[in-house]
Amino acid sequence: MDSLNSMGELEGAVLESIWQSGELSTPAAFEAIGKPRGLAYTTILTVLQRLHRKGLVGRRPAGRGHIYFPALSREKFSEGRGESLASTFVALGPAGVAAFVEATERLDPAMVDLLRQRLDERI
Amino acid sequence: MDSLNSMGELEGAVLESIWQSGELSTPAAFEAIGKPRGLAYTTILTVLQRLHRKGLVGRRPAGRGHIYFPALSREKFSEGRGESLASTFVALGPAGVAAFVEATERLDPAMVDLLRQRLDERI
DNA sequence: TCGGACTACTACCATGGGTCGTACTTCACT
DNA sequence: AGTGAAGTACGACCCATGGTAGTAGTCCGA
Repeated sequence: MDSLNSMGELEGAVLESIWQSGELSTPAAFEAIGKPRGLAYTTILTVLQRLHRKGLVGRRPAGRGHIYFPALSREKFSEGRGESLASTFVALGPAGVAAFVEATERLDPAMVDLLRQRLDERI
Repeated sequence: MDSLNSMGELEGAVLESIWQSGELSTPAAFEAIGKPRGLAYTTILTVLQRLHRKGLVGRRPAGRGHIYFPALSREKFSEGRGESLASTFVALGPAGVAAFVEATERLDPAMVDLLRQRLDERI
């Protein structure tokens, strides 16, 4: 399941929205994401379908349409992302690690703390 | 310069080979990478050209062909990778960080040490 | 001079993501 | 019950990227 890496920006936004709401009908997803971005209803529908085909969300019939819901908890998903990130990380050299740490600190200092914490937990 | 992320496996192997050798003619690259993989000479040539178009390697005429050499030090490249990795990393939740640490340790324990080290350097 | 070998440009195919046209279904109103 | 408008889904198109190689041009040795 490498769908965790190969995900576009829009797909990510839709998935995020589904997590936040717990579940989402196609029209609701369109209202939440498509409308603000000026996208067509069908664009959101397709994204929803792709997410479903990738196994990232489930769906059940509701009325004449479907309702989509997470197939993976945000945690499970996050774990998968973390693992695949690790495989890239280990290919980095010393300079890369240094840049990684520096950039992480710049982008989100709290993440550095979190990282330290997890690192300390497994001496 | 987002070419740092969008690079295929073969491109990466060729780039790595160029770094190792300092510089490489097309035939030499073919011998080193194409031949062992059963690829056509032209396949390697194309990869070399794409690397050049992306600005990752330079080239100069030599005889009837070209010789390719790094346009970016391995360190600079690695830094770029580290930075772009960080931007993905900060989007991870706690569960993701935990999985990241765990997977990194499993894949290459030395990288965990290196990471700790860099982290400690910038208290 | 001429043919074979070498080298490069350009093209083809597959995949993935963004975007939507169009066809189908269903409900409300007459 | 008939019909049209609104809602919904499927399938298709386009573009970018990377793997792969066919083919055309060039140069050297016989």
